Amino acid sequence: MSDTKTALMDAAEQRMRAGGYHAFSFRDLADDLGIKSASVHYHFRQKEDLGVAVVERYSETFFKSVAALVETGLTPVEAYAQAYRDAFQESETGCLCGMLGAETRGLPERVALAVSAFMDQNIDWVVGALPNDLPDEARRQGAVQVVASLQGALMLAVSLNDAWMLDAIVEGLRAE
Amino acid sequence: MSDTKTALMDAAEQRMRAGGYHAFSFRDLADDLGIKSASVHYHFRQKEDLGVAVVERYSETFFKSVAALVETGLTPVEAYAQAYRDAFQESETGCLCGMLGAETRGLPERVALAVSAFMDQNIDWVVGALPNDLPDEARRQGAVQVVASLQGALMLAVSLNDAWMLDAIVEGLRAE
DNA sequence: CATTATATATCTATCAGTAGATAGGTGATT
DNA sequence: AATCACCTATCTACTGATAGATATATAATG
Repeated sequence: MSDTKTALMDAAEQRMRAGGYHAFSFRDLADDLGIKSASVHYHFRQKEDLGVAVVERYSETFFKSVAALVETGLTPVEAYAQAYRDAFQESETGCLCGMLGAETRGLPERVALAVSAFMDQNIDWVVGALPNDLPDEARRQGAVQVVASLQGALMLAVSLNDAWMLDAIVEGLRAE
Repeated sequence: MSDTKTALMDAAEQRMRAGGYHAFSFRDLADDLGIKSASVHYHFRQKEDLGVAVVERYSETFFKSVAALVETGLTPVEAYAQAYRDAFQESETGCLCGMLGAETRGLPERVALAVSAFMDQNIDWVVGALPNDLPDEARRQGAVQVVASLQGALMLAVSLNDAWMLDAIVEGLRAE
């Protein structure tokens, strides 16, 4: 992938995480890189294409970083939670897909689909990380609790500009 | 408050909950009501004014409906959770402030402030509803868990179009 | 009561700026 | 010769916002 294409996705991700899908334009990205908006269209024919690409890359990167955290010796759920803390720490913004998930009804179809796939994948991942002596229903319920509380806490951390929201959840998850 | 002003706030709330602050224009609202966009500016000088008004009204309405649910005999936390379920049921969209909370970095200042005030108020309300024999830190932590998990579950419910996400959280809260 | 003033709620018309998107050209690399 | 990565120039549509006209209703004044 060309440098420019990657840089465009970086800029788009940052802007989307700050204000959502409708809060940036191709001209914004072009200005970020010092090129013209027509050149952005060269790399991504439509805004929707860019949106889908960014979501898919975000999803891959996210799960890779969770896997890397598991390698450091953390328990799966601890690693998963830490990935959320890192997301806030690095950019003071929330989860790209948490943001877009809320915007679902106002997104182009393919973007919304990519986001819901990310959410499904998250739940499935946590289901796989929970003790498998539990009944299926209970595991799924537990996984939703983990994902939902971290997504919600990340939103609170952004809105209140206070990372303690995430710590409170991590503490609560540890207690279980 | 005039009918038109109320109707404008209704339309704006619906559109904001679907796609966020940047996903609608004054002309959209004007079309919704069958008037002209200049007339929208008569009622709300700037978009920011409208945003603040809608968030403040949403906040009042939300806490009133929670109070009404408490009156029906539900425990405070059950009532609080039920308000989230109702929000999804009535409109298939999420919490206005959950949506805007995620968008915080891309919002006009006064809107972002109104949203964070709502979040603070939510946490405080739940703190007040938890058993007061707990230490302050633990109560606050518990309150953040309740608010975060419901906000996150609402986002999941919207993205996956599945109200079960909320039920899973309610079930989990009941177990504590 | 009749007249005048004020306020309300809408309109038409318009502005400068931005949106996403396209056509077609330029120079460099393969 | 073809491909790549950009460019200029342009299109139509939409953005938030303003100025100023209009019609109606209510209130104040003689």
